[in-house]
Amino acid sequence: MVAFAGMAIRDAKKQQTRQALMEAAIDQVAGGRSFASLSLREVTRDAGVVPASFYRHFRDMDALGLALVDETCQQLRRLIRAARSTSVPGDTMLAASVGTFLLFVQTHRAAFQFLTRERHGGSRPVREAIAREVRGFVVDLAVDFARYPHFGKLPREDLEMMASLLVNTVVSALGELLELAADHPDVQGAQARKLTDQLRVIVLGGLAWRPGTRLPAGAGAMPAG
Amino acid sequence: MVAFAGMAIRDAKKQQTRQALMEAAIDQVAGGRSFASLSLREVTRDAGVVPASFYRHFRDMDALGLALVDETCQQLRRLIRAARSTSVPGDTMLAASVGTFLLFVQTHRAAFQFLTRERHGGSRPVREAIAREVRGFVVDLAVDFARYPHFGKLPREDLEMMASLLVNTVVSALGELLELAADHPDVQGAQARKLTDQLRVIVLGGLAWRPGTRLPAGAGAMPAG
DNA sequence: GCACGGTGTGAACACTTGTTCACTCATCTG
DNA sequence: CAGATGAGTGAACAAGTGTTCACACCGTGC
Repeated sequence: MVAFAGMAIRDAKKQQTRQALMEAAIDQVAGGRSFASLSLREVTRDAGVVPASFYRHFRDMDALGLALVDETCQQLRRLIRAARSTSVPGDTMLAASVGTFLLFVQTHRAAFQFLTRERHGGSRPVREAIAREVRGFVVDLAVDFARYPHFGKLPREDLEMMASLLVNTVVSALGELLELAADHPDVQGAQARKLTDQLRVIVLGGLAWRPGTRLPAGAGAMPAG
Repeated sequence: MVAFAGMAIRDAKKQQTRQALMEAAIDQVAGGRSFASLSLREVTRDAGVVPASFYRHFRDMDALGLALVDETCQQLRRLIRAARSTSVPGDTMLAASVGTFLLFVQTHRAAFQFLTRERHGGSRPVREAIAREVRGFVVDLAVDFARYPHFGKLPREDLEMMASLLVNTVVSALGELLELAADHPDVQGAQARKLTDQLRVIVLGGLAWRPGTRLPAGAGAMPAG
């Protein structure tokens, strides 16, 4: 039980069926089902395993859900971390970031479909876990903001408010994108351009922002709430 | 069956249990359950009715879900329509709109919890119905935008892109707000201020926007995607 | 090489589920 | 008032559910 090189084959096989269970669940969710409506038996059936085996890996379905959040968010964090290290200001960088992000989404479609679905639709623990991840992205992004000329002078509170605005915009666009058929590159291109423009508007607004800013009186305004 | 004044008591009682079924479902969803995981029997039990009675009102649970979307969106549309008629540009109006909207949310908490949960978490028809409603709000808002000085000169495409940005921001804030305990006015106040500032940033960005705008080279930029 | 430990098995359990049916009885129609 | 109408009832059904159990098997550690 303590040995280092030991438990090789045994453990590998265990992780294999564990992965099969997680994939079975995530595929169902990506296929339109909500995680809460999945039955334990259904998941084991798709994973090619008998129901009783499930308990060797997870206490119950909630535990499976949390494991899925962990795994999918881990993938996402890897991308974000890579992107943060190569951050250079400018418009071309923004457009490029949107491009690589949307490409990443396409190659991890099921994972994002799961996160999008369960972000508000899931059980309380799952929702909290995802919210914690999103909050982490916001804080990190605010720190990155602080490194740039204008934004460096703003209080952390304002930076987080703008980072949250930006992250929420990306997440919203993500939700819309995932509803579209996977193989309509033209519609997806339009979505990408729309998201890029929205981020441009946010950054433009951020550049005009000072602590305590109020809108000009007559200029333009927002009619409905 | 054709009579006009007829079917008074009969029909009233029917609508009454129909309403009981809808409320039972929406209360469960507001209480944390996802609609897809609700069982027909569970709903009828909470409504104080025998399972077989369900079929007098809805073909199946999906039909109930769609009816709930219809009803909740109808409430929301009433508020929006009222707000649109009293639209006056300016910063105080924006802050006031946020205030009345958040108050409205508190008095219709369960309905918004249902919409937020099922927007991405629900079945395909439900998701499509909600998406259609949101799309409608975006288009209306874009039309309202067009009435103001600077925005009137922008192409419809740009206006809808900004309206979508604004609506998504409100929806995101709504999602965060609903996760908070219902009786923490201080935290809710902070959320309201944050949302107001985010909308200000968007409007500021919109005022600086011209068709085909790109970000200035060195100024400030967005690091992560 | 052998006994232990743990993953996967198949059967069994008590329960809940969606749907159907003949029925009652208050309400509407003529 | 008498008969038709249809909302709500209670029982029944097959099917699916989560969970438990003794057991078979094979990789692991001595």
